[in-house]
Amino acid sequence: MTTMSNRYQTDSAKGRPTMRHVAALAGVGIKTVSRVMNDEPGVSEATRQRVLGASQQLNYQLDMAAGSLRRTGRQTLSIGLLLPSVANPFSSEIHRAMEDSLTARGIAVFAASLDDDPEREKSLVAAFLGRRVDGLVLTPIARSQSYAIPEHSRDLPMVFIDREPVGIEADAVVTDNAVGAARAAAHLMAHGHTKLAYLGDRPDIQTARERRRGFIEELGRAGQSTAAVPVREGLHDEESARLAALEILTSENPPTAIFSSQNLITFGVMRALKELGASRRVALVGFDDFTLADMMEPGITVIAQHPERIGKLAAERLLARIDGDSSAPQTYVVPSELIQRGSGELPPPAD
Amino acid sequence: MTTMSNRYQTDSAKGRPTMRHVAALAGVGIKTVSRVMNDEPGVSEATRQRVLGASQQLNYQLDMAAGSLRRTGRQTLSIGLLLPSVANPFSSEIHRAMEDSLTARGIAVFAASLDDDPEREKSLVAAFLGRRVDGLVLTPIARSQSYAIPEHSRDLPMVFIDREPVGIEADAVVTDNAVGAARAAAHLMAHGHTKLAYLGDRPDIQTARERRRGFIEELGRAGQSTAAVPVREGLHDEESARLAALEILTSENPPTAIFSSQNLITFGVMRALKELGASRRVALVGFDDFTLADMMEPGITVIAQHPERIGKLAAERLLARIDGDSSAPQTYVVPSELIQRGSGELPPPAD
DNA sequence: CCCGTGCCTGACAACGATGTCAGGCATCAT
DNA sequence: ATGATGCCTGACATCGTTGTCAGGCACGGG
Repeated sequence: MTTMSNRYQTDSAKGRPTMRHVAALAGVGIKTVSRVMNDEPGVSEATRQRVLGASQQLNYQLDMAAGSLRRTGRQTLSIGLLLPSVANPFSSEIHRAMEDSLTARGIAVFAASLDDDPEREKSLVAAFLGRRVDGLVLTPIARSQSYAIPEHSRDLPMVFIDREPVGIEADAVVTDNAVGAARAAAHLMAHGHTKLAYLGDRPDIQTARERRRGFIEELGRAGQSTAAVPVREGLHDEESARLAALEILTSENPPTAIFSSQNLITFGVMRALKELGASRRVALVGFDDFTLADMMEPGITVIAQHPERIGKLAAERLLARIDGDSSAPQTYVVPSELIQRGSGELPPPAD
Repeated sequence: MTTMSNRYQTDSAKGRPTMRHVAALAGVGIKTVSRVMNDEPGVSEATRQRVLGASQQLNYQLDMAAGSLRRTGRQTLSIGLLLPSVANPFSSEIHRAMEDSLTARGIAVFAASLDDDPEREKSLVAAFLGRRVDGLVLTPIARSQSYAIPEHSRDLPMVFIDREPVGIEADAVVTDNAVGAARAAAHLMAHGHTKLAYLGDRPDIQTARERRRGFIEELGRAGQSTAAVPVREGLHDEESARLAALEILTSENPPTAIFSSQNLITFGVMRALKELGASRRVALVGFDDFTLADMMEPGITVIAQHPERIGKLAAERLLARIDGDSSAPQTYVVPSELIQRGSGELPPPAD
């Protein structure tokens, strides 16, 4: 049994033990317990062992919240991550990559889904601020992020991912959307296509606009009349994309190649092609890679983004800011990659 | 301009404003600010407006951590969620469903990945406890969860998902693994198969064991000699599953139907079948549904789990415990569902 | 006119920890 | 022996907030 002291009151009722309980059991002062728990120097080995013993006996666990209240620097070792949805594969890979960099530093991650709702963005940011996170990583949805200016200028590190913020100057990590879309256009034209179509997401989404711009501009560079290109936008799910694709493919002068600007749209197009038995006749390049793309018939050629690199880079930037980096905010671009799997290399019909 | 009082020192330096700053600006006591921020009664409308004005002018935000330090009940309105990986689609759908139930109550979610590492399980639990989460939801990996007994008996709500815990009595939400696997076996036999094979994950994983048991027992019930069934276990990724499938399918007396106990294994088997050109000759039922399963040739028949129901139920149980439910811990079973898509309905070769 | 009754309001202690600082005790050089 | 020098150690104030409690004020009944 360890020495017992009555310096502190320690009704060992039921609640969680505090430093006072440990101190009492070990027969030392509370500050000494603090020193031991935080691995601070200046404690004799004998005392250290006594404290460690007592803390284990009581199953004591340091209260980080209380600690960071007083601690200089006042870090909570937690950050907030706002994604379109934690269940979205692209988002969750970013999440994973960030987690790997952050847990190495003992930082925990609050994750939340935005669901394209600007109000949710604001209220979730507020919720995380109330929890005094050390930093924020978010995919901006709201028209402007100026609401966050006060916090950001109070030195709260913020990194935007996937899309650049509006109305605030902060770091951002994005894919080269326009370049990737242009590469898709060039690839299809290199395989002989002249009648291309573009199926895209809602144009109020920055990345969708960029992809469209890149695609159209590349056609222009190649001397195509960009006015004649069938462009269908505002597609936000698989079903609307399927219908749009069916309509275009059964029109009078159907395209011989399709570029779809996003995962779900690609799926919709794939379904339409399958229904029409045209999977091997109409070329397809989709933005975003996906599981089993190589197992389709034919394999689906895609412009792959690199969520793991985006996540890693975002985490690095955030940590740098947390560590005091105060250089000018910057946008980091992660290159996309064309992966050939068959659907994008189909030639136009001989006709 | 609002009344100014010098009751408190308010070097409006740079840091975040506190209640004292708001109180000073509004010319009221700090406790009154607290009352307003927490929507407590007993504040005149005039005072309320003054405080609200001051708090907005300063961009004041309540510090939840400091608050819950003193507040009776001491809730942090945050919980910890430990998943195999946040990037795993099954896990992330559970995550999403839980989030929906929890944010409605203003509860934020710490999410983390375990990567099958028992040590990580323990250290992440500790990390979350140090942040004083109001509850914990986790997929157990370690051989036993008895390390959590002290906390659990201190009334920390805990709900285990996907697998039942060992060495501790706590709520759990799981899929009917054995029943689902049995259903797969029955389905294949109903379609005339007598030579079935089982490809499964590492047997130290509870769900893998259950699925195997259910599958084998069903064969036994049907009068099959269960000893002769090819069983390949310890497959934990796509590649090892592909190799195992190739080996079994090219053996002397190959099975006419395969049951794969998990997502990645199903993918491996699909690849092997494709390589052998046997996709339409060998029947396949996989545990776990996946995106585009219906777009394969043939569509893949699966035993689908319902992650969204698991997540919702787990969140409900956790909230009930947080609200004081102290009934005996219980295991909740969420039924799986057989989804026919073609691969599981292929008949055995006429031979 | 006095006192009880509400309604608002703020001073103060406390939550669990850490920063500061001073004190106790050996050790060591003078 | 004496003072200087370190090494350990703990008392105390403090972080930002909430619970407690007492005080001030207006109002109404006796």
